[in-house]
Amino acid sequence: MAQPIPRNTRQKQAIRDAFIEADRPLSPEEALAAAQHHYGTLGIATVYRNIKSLLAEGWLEPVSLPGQATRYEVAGKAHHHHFHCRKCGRMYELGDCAGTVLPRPPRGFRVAGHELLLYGNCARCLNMPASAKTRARIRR
Amino acid sequence: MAQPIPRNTRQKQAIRDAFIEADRPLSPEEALAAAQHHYGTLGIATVYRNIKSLLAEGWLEPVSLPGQATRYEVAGKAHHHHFHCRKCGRMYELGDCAGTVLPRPPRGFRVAGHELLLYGNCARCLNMPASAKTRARIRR
DNA sequence: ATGGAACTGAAACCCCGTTATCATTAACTG
DNA sequence: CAGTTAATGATAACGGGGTTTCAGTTCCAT
Repeated sequence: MAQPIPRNTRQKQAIRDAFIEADRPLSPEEALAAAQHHYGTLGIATVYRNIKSLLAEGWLEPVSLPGQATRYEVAGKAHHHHFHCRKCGRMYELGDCAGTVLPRPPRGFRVAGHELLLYGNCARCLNMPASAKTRARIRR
Repeated sequence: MAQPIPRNTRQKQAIRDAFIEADRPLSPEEALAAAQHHYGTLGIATVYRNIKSLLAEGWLEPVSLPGQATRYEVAGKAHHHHFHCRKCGRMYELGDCAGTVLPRPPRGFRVAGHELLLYGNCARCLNMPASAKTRARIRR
């Protein structure tokens, strides 16, 4: 009945490091590529397993966007929004949300929160337009 | 080589009517339920097919928001945002976007557009809290 | 060092929204 | 009205994200 006693594996640490270094929301595939930097033989199943446990620990939190795999970022940051590059697919963090002015909801509605997504092209893509092949390669 | 000559079927009209009457973005499942009101034996495949052709005609446009299945609404409205009720799952339209102030992106980024989602509870749900069963039923 | 539990990697599997298949039905044309 | 053929409905197949399985590996308390 006792739950498993957690262990500190190199794989889990590689995944944590990947998120810390990226400093932007990563999809499981992106996290795999980045963490393989630290631990070459890492498998995708391990990434999913550890993302799940890092979510449960409250170390990661999900960032969902339309029509795309959910990304994850290190938890505990101030409320902020995201930018999605339509060329390379990367998700970036924007500065804090203060100063954003929201539309008013209809009478009688209760607003619990909001999500805002800007999209377009990131500086990186504007400087070095990437082919589909290149895009796959730079997804370190 | 000539492309098919389109026909006006009762089913397609029922689907159009569903979107017009709803006056809010509908998911394919919601559109099915609403259109079955007009045409009882309508099937889900027909809904998908007609949504696709209505998109191609420019009569519908997609509404994609983080963490939600894509919905569709009648095209041609002014740029606006949406409200998602976390109780009944309905998506509502908000007034136009003018006056909304957005965060600035990092230097060198090009913003092509934005999506904003408010969420919480709609007036309907605040007035008559619905059980899971009721929720399914009122999804006319 | 070592024994046992937790973890891993590879592949099979699952879920579910969407699309394709195909026999049947029903719009349109003449 | 009849003939042509686009559209439908039921269901199977697909695809992508995510999870489970299981034999083998590794962490770690002793």
